[in-house]
Amino acid sequence: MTGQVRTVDGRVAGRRGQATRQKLLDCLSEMLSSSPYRDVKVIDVARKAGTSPATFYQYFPDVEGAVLEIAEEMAKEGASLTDLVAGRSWVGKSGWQAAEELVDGFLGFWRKHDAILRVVDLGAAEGDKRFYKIRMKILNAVTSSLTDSVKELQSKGKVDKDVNPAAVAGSLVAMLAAVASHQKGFQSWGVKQAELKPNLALLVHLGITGKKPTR
Amino acid sequence: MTGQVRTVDGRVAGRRGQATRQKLLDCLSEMLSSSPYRDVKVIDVARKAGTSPATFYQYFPDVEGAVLEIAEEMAKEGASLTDLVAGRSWVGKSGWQAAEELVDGFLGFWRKHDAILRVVDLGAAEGDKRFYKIRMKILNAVTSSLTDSVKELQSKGKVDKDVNPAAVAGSLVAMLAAVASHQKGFQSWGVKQAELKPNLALLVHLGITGKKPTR
DNA sequence: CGGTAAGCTGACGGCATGACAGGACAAGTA
DNA sequence: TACTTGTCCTGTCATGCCGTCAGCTTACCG
Repeated sequence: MTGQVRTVDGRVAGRRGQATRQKLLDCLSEMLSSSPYRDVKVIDVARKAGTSPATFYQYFPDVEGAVLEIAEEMAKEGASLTDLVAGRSWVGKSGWQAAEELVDGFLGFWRKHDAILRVVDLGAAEGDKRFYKIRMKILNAVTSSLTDSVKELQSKGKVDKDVNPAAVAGSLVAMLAAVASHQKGFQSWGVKQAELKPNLALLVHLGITGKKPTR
Repeated sequence: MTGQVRTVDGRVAGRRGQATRQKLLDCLSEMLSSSPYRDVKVIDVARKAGTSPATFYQYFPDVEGAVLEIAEEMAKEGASLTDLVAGRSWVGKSGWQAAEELVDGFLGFWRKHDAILRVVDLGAAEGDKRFYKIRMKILNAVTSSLTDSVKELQSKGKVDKDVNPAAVAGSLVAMLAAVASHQKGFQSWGVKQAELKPNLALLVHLGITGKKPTR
């Protein structure tokens, strides 16, 4: 099932090969953090990894292919984001706590993987289905859980009927992702890191429950 | 003040030159809509404009330089976004209307310029100050107006003291921008275009006033 | 020790880049 | 019309990256 790692020309990669492959991925990942996506060249990645461009092409069809690989790996890790929402109560003080922890966890994840997420975001916005799918996979982890939370509150009559749970959940998650991507931007509006989080949590709580939190 | 248009080597551009320059910008703009940013090549833009790569380099240092030009132009147009917020009342029914119109206007603008905005977003996220400034210029048009609205409500005691107006306004605007960039994404969650807008308006209204709208 | 498959690279044709000098062109002048 | 001037465009070239292949080296196994 977990198909072995293969080279572009179909050979199966052994220990050494996999190590080289991984090193290339690591170096690419590093380059994405330090230079614009548009300027990342195969030859630079290869040089950084102490190998030749030809070796790169043995393991990946092109830069984009390798980026997808990195993104895929990150998406796996992103599955754990579900835990930030699943099975939480949005009533009373625990509701506020849930909002705070969601914001905190989400921003942390986004910051950790900001370089690759930028590229995934771009690819998805440009309409590339592969990137789009990966982005979905990550956001879905949170969005669908949040959607369920809203639906539940709705069924108890605590949230208006005309609210579309998926639309609200999706919008809130998009907000978190966008703010995480541009955290620096807020500094120029005189908003500090520490101030940002509680305000985001407030917006999340308001969006999910329709009410101000009780702290 | 409005420094004349100049070529890379310092000559002033005449009528014909400006026309060629503009044609190159238009073609580049078109290419950005139809192919990934990373794959846009000078030679393709030049071919499309019926000219040669050398001509392109006479007017722009590189692709990025030309993209900045396009973005700058769009930013000017974006100044009018202020009208979507400035001088509006957020109380009662007019509050709901304000939220709806803001969402509508913002999404419209974003969709109209989606291709260039993608690139600006990427550049800003990568830390390029020039792109970052342009993004600020556009978002500031809305954010600062919204910030003022929140401050005003706050001074009247209608919004909690511990809310940071800039943080809330900035986050809501970031949400609008993100949702606009990934409108297609919502379809896979079963959310239709028409449903999205009122739910976004709801979130905006909740965020600004802290209360559910009266429709 | 010899066979086999994995792993790596030098080298090459092809194309984009970016710079330059010089030719084409429009517009004004005599 | 012929000449001049300054703008505008392109042919050409050196450079460097792309993507591929044949062929060499290394590791493993019987």
